[in-house]
Amino acid sequence: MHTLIINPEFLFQTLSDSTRLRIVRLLAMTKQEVCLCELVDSLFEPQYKLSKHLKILRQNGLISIQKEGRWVYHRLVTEPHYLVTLYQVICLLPDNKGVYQQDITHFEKRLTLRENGRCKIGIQSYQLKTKGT
Amino acid sequence: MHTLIINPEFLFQTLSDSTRLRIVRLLAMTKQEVCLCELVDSLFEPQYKLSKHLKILRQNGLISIQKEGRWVYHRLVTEPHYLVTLYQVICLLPDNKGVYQQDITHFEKRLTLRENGRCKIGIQSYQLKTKGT
DNA sequence: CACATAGTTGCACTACAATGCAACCATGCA
DNA sequence: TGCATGGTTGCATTGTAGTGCAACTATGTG
Repeated sequence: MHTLIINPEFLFQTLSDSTRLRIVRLLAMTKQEVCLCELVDSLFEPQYKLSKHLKILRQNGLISIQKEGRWVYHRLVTEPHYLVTLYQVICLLPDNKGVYQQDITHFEKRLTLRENGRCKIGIQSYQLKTKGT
Repeated sequence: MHTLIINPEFLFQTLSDSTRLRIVRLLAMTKQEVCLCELVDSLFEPQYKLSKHLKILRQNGLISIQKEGRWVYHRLVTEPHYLVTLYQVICLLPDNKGVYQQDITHFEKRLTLRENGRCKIGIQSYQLKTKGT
């Protein structure tokens, strides 16, 4: 599952979901890669929900993955290059309710739990493993 | 109905429809304003359909209108400025089936029918006034 | 091998958005 | 004032996408 051909019909459709936009903005702002459990602890959304959205982002060529043991790291795809411009636009979008900033704050706190830059633990908010907020 | 506050949740939702993307791309590429009848003759989609999509684009702050007699001219909104960057990205998107280029070709031909830069005629493909392709 | 843990997925349900039709409004002109 | 014309909109229908649950796979460890 490498870089896919971007279909313009699907590019904006992919970004039209608020949860996926939160994921993309988080990755764009922090220039980080993220595993699912870190994402759950940052966005406070149930694991299966984020997993499905990550799959859609991957299928539409916006993120690529790298498996490391039980962990799967997700990062933004930067080719074609107009995607980078698009990420810049996303970072400029108004953060009406401060949700994007909250996500970043949670994520940065969660990043301190890594060892040698790798995630070694699972979901910390255990009620989110299968249940929603 | 002036410049509206862009809601990031709705911005990409607005662009996630292929017809609306064709409209925005046409306006972005040609840097023109367009009335509904010209749009019908360029995209070959029924009048009511394009009218509804234009309304959605307007309600979500992507286009503004100017009424002149029976004609209503639509143009892209350029504030906030990241919208301009977004239009540039849209112009870079692959034109998989040549649809965008076709729209432009039809539109430029249609533009030659203007008098003093203003549209003076209605829909030329009359089967499109109410019926689809 | 048994078990814990990180992540995935099929199914049912629900909500919303695009479409088509037909009726409508708005403007200009004889 | 009546009619043609440019454009709008309410309603019913349909398709699809997000969600939640529960069962599942995959990897690592005692």
